[in-house]
Amino acid sequence: MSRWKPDARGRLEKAAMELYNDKGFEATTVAEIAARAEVTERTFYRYFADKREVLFQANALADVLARATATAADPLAPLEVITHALTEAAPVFEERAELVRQRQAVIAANPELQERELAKLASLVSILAHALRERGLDPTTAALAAEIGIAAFKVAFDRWINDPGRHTLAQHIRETLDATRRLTAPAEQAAATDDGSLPGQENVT
Amino acid sequence: MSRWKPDARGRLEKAAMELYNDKGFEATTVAEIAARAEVTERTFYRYFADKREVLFQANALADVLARATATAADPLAPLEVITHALTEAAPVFEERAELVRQRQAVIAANPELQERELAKLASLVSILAHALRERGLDPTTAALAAEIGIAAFKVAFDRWINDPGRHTLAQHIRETLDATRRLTAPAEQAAATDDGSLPGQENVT
DNA sequence: GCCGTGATGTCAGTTAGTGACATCACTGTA
DNA sequence: TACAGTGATGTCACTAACTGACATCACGGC
Repeated sequence: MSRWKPDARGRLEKAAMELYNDKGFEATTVAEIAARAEVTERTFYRYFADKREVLFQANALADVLARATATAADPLAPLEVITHALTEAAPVFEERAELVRQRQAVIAANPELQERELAKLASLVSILAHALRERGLDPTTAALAAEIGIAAFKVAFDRWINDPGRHTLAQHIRETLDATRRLTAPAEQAAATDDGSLPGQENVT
Repeated sequence: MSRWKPDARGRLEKAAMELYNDKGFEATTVAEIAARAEVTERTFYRYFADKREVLFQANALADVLARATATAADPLAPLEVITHALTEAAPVFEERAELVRQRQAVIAANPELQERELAKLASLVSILAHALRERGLDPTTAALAAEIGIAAFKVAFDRWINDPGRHTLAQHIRETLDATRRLTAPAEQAAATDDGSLPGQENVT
């Protein structure tokens, strides 16, 4: 017989998610997670750098963003490239909507986890900026476009998570990027035109 | 005689800064900081929530941003308000340039500190967004403008810190916001207003 | 049938962070 | 002057996150 049950990592992830959901992140100890997964605490730390990292491991997003940025049609304005990349990335979330929402609820309940999430988003900024530089953008423009792209993504994602109308994430991304373009419109337009504001926004914490 | 030397907090800040600079953040223990400041570890934690927080306490920035956003001229496009607010905030850094650079070097050397810094920036986003809502912007536009504002600030700040030419932070902010306008403007305009100040691939269809 | 390897366990430690309670110069007040 | 209350600090004991070093032993190759 094999010495240990297979997929220790999977069991740890599952156990952690359940416990974080159940009693909150702070209140669960690594010892508990390990016990539920039937491994030792030490094994937990072999798979995850720290208690938070369990929630941030499976990150296909970086790859998708990098790839989509690299393969976007060649002569395209930076913001169009971003639009393309983020749109490509949307399915990553939409395919596991329920899981994503659950995970986000856990994160929203804990400042330490929010910090880690911000760090992950910052690393996405780096990746995006790098990919944009590869496309020939100068470093500053690349950095700026990447920051703005992820900023727009944050807003779109937030709207998606809290959207009672259950619109597509892709749709929120499109709308948010349109709003981004409109932000620089002359004062008269910005103030006067009502189609300048996005439909269906009711919530911000 | 008074029971304790005055300004424990100040001594702790100073001790922490020196040690972080000297041996790095990770390698210094709270016990060492406390010892150097001639207080106990417990006292450290009475002043600072955790080992990182020493570096992030004195934050006049939030106030300045909120105030400047609130008092900006009334009928102004969101991005103009942001421009005004960030420009007002610049002196906060410029007045203590050397200290700021030193602090930033410490932060740059440690991921945990970078996380905390991102969290602080995120709280600035909240504050900015709130102030913009107070000005009558709808929540989504406010959130987006705030995100973009802070994103631009990050880039400008980074450029300032690493600027061998020692330009003003205010100047970097202005340039970065101009670049932002160019990035987010409709494609035709982007091409038309391209004065070539940021070289690179700019072909737009 | 032996050998190396990799995933896991065991153990002993360091350090961050917290709660509960003690101390005692200072301040105001009778 | 005496005395009570307060607030900043100290003391102590504890939990839990993380780490390094070394042990174990099924499995797969040779």
